[in-house]
Amino acid sequence: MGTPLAFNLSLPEGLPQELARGLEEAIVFRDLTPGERLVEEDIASRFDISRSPVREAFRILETRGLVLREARRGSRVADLSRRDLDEVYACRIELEGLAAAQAARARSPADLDSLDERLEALTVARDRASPRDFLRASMALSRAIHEASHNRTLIRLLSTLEPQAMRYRYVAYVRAESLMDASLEGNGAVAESIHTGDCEAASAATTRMIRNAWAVVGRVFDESDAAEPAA
Amino acid sequence: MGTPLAFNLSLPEGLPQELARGLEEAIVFRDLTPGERLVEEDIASRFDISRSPVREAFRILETRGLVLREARRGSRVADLSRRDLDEVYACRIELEGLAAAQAARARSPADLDSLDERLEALTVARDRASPRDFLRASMALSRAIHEASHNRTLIRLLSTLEPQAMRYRYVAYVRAESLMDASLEGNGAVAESIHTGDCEAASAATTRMIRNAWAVVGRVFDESDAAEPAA
DNA sequence: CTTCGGGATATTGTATACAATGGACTGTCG
DNA sequence: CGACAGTCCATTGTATACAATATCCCGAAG
Repeated sequence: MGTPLAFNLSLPEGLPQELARGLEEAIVFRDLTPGERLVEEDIASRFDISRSPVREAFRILETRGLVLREARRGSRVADLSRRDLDEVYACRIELEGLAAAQAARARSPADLDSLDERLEALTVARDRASPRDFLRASMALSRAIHEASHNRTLIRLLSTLEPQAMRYRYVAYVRAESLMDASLEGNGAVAESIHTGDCEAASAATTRMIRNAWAVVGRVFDESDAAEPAA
Repeated sequence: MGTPLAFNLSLPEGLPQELARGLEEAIVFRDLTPGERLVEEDIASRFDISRSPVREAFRILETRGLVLREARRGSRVADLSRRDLDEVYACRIELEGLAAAQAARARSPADLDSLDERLEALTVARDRASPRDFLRASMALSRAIHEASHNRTLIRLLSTLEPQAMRYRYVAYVRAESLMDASLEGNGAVAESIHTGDCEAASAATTRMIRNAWAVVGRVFDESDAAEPAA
């Protein structure tokens, strides 16, 4: 019940966004557990703020599939399930594939640099073998690819889909650290295709990477008890 | 500036949702014009409610790509542009295709019935030749397909993408009513594939339909002055 | 022992009050 | 006449107060 959730709340882009980011990390990394109730007043008092920004943060998290809100019944952390996992990955294949293809088409130099940078950071994170850091780096790389597509609508959609996927990836990485190698390799192939400017290759590489991840993450999930029985 | 926006605000599912629905219609059907400022207090007083639910409604519309919110600078109706149109349609091809495929795989009897029903309603709306009614019916049919996929994540993503597409479709239908025939025909083919249970056919039919629509809607848009110069 | 009802309580939904900030206006100075 | 600083105002962001409702607990009746 009592959770750490301590992060300095500077407000470079709005308090609700900042709070949502913090809660998102807490959910992804299981500081907040699936099904756990989220009471506005509790969060508010914990950070010495009012319920207003907390409500907005909850709404943000709802659009990211991390929190469920039922009218007048409160909010709770979304459960993990094999079905949800499959849904998320089916959608990811389509959207990430499109993002890679469009990134390969655009191929803006600045974006390619950013991409290489993040890929390098991902390699470093892999060597540290910390699922947390690796996932953060992986998220950054994904975002770089999304940005490189220059498709704002697609970016918007993916920004509401990726956090949901992160939860399953985290569970998998913790239980099977070797997965990080596969992810690194897959991302390398994707980055290369984007550099080449071959849309179809980029899309195919992405599709393949995610399909592989889907299979492995799904298997690990089934073998784990990550799916907290819904009480 | 002065806009009608009169709808009875019953609350079967929450005031913000109800309000968002109303504002969404106003935006899609151009009662609220692209770029128009949306002032919380104005909307609130117009409906005799406080700013709280209005703020939430704005946030909902932001996630649907209909409203832009800039920190401390207020909200405004999102502009229409050829670029945005292309972004939306590129995403639609992927997600609608997936939805149709998964609907064809599930093929739940109840969903198939619902689908036929909406398709029938769409035919009726076409005969009335009212872009507004046709678009509403088309939206209902699309939603039925989405629901039939039984993929909640996909439904969530599409529910944030479709309203944005509706704006462009409305512009096109008004200027080229014959488009409605094409849409009706395309949807018929999709429905048939879903009935058959052929995933690939359903996906292909959907892709083809949207690709066609993209070309035509885009051309009509370019020929129109729908893209209000951003002041 | 179970089930139904009533009230207390916890929590959300809405309204209002206050703070902070960005933009416009105006008047002055160059 | 134009640039610029200071002030005012419109509007959002946050906090607090109040209303409404779902849930829980308990007691009584069957």
